[in-house]
Amino acid sequence: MNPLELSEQEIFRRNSMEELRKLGVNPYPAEGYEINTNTREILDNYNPELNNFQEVSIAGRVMSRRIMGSASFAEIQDEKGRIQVYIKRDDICPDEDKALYNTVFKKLLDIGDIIGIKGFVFITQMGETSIHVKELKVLSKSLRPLPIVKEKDGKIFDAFTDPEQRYRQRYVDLVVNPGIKDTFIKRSQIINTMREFFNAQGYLEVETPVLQPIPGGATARPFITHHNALDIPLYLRIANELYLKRLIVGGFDGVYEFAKDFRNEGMDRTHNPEFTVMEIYVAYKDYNWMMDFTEEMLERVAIKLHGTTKVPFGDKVIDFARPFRRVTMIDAIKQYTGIDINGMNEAQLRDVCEKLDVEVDLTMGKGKLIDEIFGEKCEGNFIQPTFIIDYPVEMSPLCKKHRDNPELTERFELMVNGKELCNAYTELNDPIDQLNRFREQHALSEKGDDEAMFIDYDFVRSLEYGMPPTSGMGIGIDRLTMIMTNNVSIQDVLFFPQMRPEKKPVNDSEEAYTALGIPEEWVPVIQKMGYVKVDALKQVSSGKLFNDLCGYNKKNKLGLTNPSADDVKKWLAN
RNA sequence: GAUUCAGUAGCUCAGCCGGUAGAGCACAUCACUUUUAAUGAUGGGGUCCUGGGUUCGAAUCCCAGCUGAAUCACCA
Repeated sequence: MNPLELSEQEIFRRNSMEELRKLGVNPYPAEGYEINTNTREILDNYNPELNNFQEVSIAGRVMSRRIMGSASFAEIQDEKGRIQVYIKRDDICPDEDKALYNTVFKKLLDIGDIIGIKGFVFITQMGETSIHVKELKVLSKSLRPLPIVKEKDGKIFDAFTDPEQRYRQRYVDLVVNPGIKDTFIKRSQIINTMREFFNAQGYLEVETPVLQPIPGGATARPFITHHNALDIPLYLRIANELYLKRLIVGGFDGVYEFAKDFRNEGMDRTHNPEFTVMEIYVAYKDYNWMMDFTEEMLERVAIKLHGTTKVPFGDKVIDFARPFRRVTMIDAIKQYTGIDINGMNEAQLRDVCEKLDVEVDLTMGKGKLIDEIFGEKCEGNFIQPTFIIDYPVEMSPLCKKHRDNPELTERFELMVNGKELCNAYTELNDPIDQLNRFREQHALSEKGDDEAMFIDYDFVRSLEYGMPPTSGMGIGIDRLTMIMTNNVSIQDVLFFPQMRPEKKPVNDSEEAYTALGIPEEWVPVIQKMGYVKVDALKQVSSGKLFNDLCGYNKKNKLGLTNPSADDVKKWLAN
C-alpha cells in the first residue's frame, strides 16, 4: 500500500499498529478470547445488592473514549449492545510498567479497535452500569476511521446517512447505525416462524435447482449462463414452482423451499435482481384451504414480531388478524371502475381500457387486458390484507380452471398495502390442459409477448404420471420483511443490495513511469498529484511539473532529493 | 429510459451574486482519577466527483460524463 494514498488518520493507525508490534502486542492475535457474558445480559441483570457479574469477560469494538489522565471511560459494543467500561491506570498496570495504559490504551488504541476485557460490574456516580476493567487485551486493530455517530437523549448526531455508502459498506452501517441490525434479525425471525409452522404440519423443506435448462414457473426475463462441460446454456431460476410440483408427483404431500430467484429486469425500490421467495405445495388441498393457511401463517409472523396482529407501516397500521377479506377480481374491478367485465370478449375489453384511460398494446390478450385494468385502477386500493381471487385463465397458465367457470382460474393473490404479497393456485394437474396452456403461451410469445412461458415437456410428462390435487403458494420474503419492519425500500431489507460496481481509477504501473527515467521514489508523488496516466503526465509543461514536485516535497517534508529542471524535461521528452 | 435533486476533510454539513477553502465531531500534542455528545488549550488534515468550456482568475457559471437518491415509465 502506498502511504501517499492513505488519509492522515489511516497513516496514524498503521503507525500505531507497528508500535503495538514493537511493544510485543500482536494487533491480530490468533488465539480465541473467551467471553462469559454479553452487554445485554449485564445491563438487564446486574444488581448491586446481589453483587453479581463480579468476574465478567467480554469482547467488542471500542466506540468512544473519554480519557481523563490516569483514568478513562470507553464504550464497548458487542453483538447485543454497548456498555461503558472504566479503565484505571493502576488497575490494569499494577506494576511499575505503565505502558499498557499510557501507551497501548491511550496512544495506540482507536475507536473501532476490537478488544477483550475482564473486570467487575459496578454503577458509576452518574448512575451508569459499567465494567471496571482489570485486564485488557487487543484483539484486532482497526486501520480505517469509523464514522462517529453520537447520541444523546435519543437524538442522533452526525448519523452515517449516505445511502450509497450505507449499501456499499453495509458492515459500517451495521456497526455505527443503531437499529439496522434489528431489521435483519426480524427478517430471520420471519423465516424461522414460517419454517416452524410448516415443519409442525409435517411438510418437508427441500432444495431444487438454481441452474435450470428451461426457466419456468413464472414470466420474466432470465439471467443466462453457460455450462462448459455440457456445453449448454443454463438459466438462473426465475421460480422453482415446476420442480416443487414434480416432487408432489413423486409422492411428497407437502414441500416447501425458501429460494433465491433471479430476474433480469429493472431495479427500483421494490425490485432487486436477486430476491427471496418461499413457495409451498400441499397435496389434496385447494386454494380455499390455502387462503386459510396463508392467513394463519401471516398472523403468526405478525404476532411473533410485534406481539399483536397490528403492524405499523408508514402512517398506516396493517392488521393481519384473521380472516382477510376475499374479493373476486371481477368484483374488484366493478367496485373501483363501476364496470362489469364479466363475459366480455377481447374487443369489448379494449373499449373498456380506452374508456378508463388504461394504456394497452396489440400484443395483449384478454387476460393481460383484465390484469392491466386491475393493476391500474384497483390494486393500490387494497391496503389491509385482501385476497383477490379468480383470475382470468389466460394469465394463469399453471393454475386449474375454476370449478364453476372455465373462463377463470382458482387463483388468489394477497394484496397488502396496495402491492402483491402472495400468489397461489389450485394447481393445474390435468396434463392435457397443461400442455394446451403452454402452447397458448407459446402462441403469445410468437405474437410478441417476450415474457410468455417456455414449454417444459418434462414437467408435462411428470403430470402425465399423475399429480394429486394440490394447492401451492408463493410469498415474497423481501416484501414481507419490508411490511413487517416498516421499510419502503427493498435495499433496506437486503444486506447487500445490487449496486453498480464501484469504479476505481486505474493507475498506470510504476514501470510505465520509471521507463521515462523517473526515479522510483517520485512515482507515488506524481500519482498523488493527479497524474495517474503517463500520457496525461506528458501533456504537462516541464517547468510546472518541476515546480510542483519540489513544492510538494517541501510542503510534505518528504525529504526526497529534488530532481533538476533538466531531469524533469528529459522525463517528459522520453 | 425520462425528469428533478445531490456529490466539498474519516463522518455530518456550510461556503455557490467568480477572487488562494470553513465548522462540529473524529485525528495529533498537552492537562485532567467517576466521565458520558466529557472538558480546556494548541495543531494537522482537501484532485471541492471526473473531463471540457467561459474568464486575468472557477468549489462557485455553462456543457458532457460518472455515482447515488426521489418521482414517473417499464417490470412482478
